[in-house]
Amino acid sequence: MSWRKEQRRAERGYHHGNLKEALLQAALGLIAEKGAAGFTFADAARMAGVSAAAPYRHFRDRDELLSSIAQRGFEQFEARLTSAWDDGRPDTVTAFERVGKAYLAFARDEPAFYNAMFESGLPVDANPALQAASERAFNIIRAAAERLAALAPPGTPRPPAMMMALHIWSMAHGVASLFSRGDAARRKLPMSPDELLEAEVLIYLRGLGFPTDRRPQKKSAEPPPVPPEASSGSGVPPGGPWGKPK
Amino acid sequence: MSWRKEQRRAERGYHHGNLKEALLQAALGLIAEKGAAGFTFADAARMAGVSAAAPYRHFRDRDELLSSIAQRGFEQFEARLTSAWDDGRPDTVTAFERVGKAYLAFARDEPAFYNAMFESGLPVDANPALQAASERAFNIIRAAAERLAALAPPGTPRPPAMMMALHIWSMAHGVASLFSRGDAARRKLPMSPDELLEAEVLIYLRGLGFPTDRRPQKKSAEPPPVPPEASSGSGVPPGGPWGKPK
DNA sequence: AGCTCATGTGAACGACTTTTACATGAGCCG
DNA sequence: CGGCTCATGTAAAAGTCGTTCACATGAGCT
Repeated sequence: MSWRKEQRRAERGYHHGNLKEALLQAALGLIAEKGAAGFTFADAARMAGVSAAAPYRHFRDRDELLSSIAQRGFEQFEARLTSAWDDGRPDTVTAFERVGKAYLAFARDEPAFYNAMFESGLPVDANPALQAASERAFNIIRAAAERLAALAPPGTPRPPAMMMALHIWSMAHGVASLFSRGDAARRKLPMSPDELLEAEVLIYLRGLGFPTDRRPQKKSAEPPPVPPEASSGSGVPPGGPWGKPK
Repeated sequence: MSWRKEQRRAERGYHHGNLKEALLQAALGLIAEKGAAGFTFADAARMAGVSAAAPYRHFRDRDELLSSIAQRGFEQFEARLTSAWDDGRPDTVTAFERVGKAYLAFARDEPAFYNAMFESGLPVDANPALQAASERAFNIIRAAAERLAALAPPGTPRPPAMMMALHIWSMAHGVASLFSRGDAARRKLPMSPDELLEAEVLIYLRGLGFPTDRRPQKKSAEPPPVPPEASSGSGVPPGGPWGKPK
């Protein structure tokens, strides 16, 4: 039954017209199904209804397709983090945690992108555009950390924002990689990955001396009035950041 | 020049004698070089001086070889964590951090194992033995967290040990994955991965109310004498957990 | 109408995975 | 010691991929 290919071609003519995009979409689907390792250039071509050689008109090789996807992934990632951060509204801590949740949500909702970005084993510094995209995404976390660091309670040494950003990133990435994806999520947890990360971040922030019982701060002037309980020990949410056993 | 194979065979006879082990070693080397994705069954066979079909006498397929390596990796991992934990000597917090360092050290010293264990994309629950080995390794962290939780300062709600273990694991894994390996380590950091993780854990523990200025505790009876500054805010090490900018 | 160049095709090469039928020889049994 | 057997190895073959090359097609410009 090789009339299928003829059929396809009859429908769309000799030239595909939008092969590059079609290949990206096909690859995305395949990676979601079988992982970046299992994804095959030939399969993507087949799925787009073209010969195995056609993709080479649009990508130097399989790796370039993969890294294109990773790049696109970082762009969407950045967009989602940006939107989650929402410039620190309604208050910095709340927004900060929303960023953490967005990280997990992305890993969950876009397994193909996440896979290509973090688990495909392709060298980040191979493609400068890829590296730049990754950099921009991280800068969201960094900017958020910067704002948070500026809020550090007086009396304690101010934590380096870069360090905070790296810490938060590692937490989110660790939770996402270990517990929030595919089969690794099979490990039975006492709480959801989201809750796990939220508690982790809250405890961490408390360790830095931040008040972690979130209450809407005045959105007009954020830095100025640091709540009085900032440097005291009373900022503990009832029941601790891990909440009550439900 | 195909006399090489004949040569090899002349040296060792028709039967290899220890092929399984030789294949595991060869694979380990190849994975270290080119990653689990780039590693090839045929290459391992070649390296062991046997035909491409020979490995199938010892492993059902490529994946089984990979998962054997992962399993062996988890065993060594467990051994190193156990030794680092050293049953909580000289004091729980110190030992706990040593475990974190051991995690990073393993990722650094045994990239092939680490790769097979965490980055090869093979389903953890495929092989029950693999799953068990992974479980045992995690249990070290869990046991350590248990001991640490028991030390929680009075007056604050006691954190669930399981949660702590998962948090620590995710931190260590996040730092290792993002910053402590191969090319991803290319990202220029303000501090070493070890320091990064140490600071992260210290801040986290402080967030839980633990005293984090380590001083040798009496090794005889550990739980009893919680230092007085446990629940106050004065447990901040000079300069904070991130130390002084050197 | 005709040219040109981007885009797609088919065939071919070498490498890899896996299966199959056959070869070898180590260890046991009489 | 002679012979049997079975674990272990080999060669060959089929099927898949990645990748390249010479060639085909037709969209868009002149």
